[in-house]
Amino acid sequence: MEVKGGSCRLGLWYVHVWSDGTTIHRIRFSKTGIEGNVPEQVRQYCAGQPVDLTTFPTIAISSDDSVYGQIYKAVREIPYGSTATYGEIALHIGTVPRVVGQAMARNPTPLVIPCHRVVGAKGIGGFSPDIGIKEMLLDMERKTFQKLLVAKKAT
DNA sequence: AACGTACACTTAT
DNA sequence: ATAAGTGTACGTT
Repeated sequence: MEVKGGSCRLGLWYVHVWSDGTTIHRIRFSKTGIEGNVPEQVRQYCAGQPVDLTTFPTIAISSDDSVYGQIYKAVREIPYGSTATYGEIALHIGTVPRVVGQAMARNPTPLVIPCHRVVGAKGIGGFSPDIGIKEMLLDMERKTFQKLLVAKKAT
């Protein structure tokens, strides 16, 4: 399988996505774009639509049932528009919050594994390369989620 | 109420 | 081998 890269805009940043057409291999954030396309759903998500990227196949999940693998699975259960804390995830699979933080830091495919929805018990937590991305994503999801509710109520 | 520390796991040095 | 990294709960001061 051939892994191809591409990028799309996300606010002030670009999202670089490497995919073989079905499975996402790597996602990272950069201030510069690169040539190439990204999967349709990812582009929609970046455009602010409530797309659920957590069903996307990713190398982060399929590979193993290690602690990191379990953490990534648990994090994928967090619904669009809501959050969980490092401690909650840790408790869920029987480890400590620090390991969860480390797993998030090493997350090969952000967005597909929604690590931005994992926050600290007393604050937002961390995010590389820029905490502003996490804030923006959470803010965007909150707003989009609200719009969904309003639209639903109106029917 | 602020401070220090133990805790658990993986990757990179 | 070992250090260090998106944290948190709990004991001590």
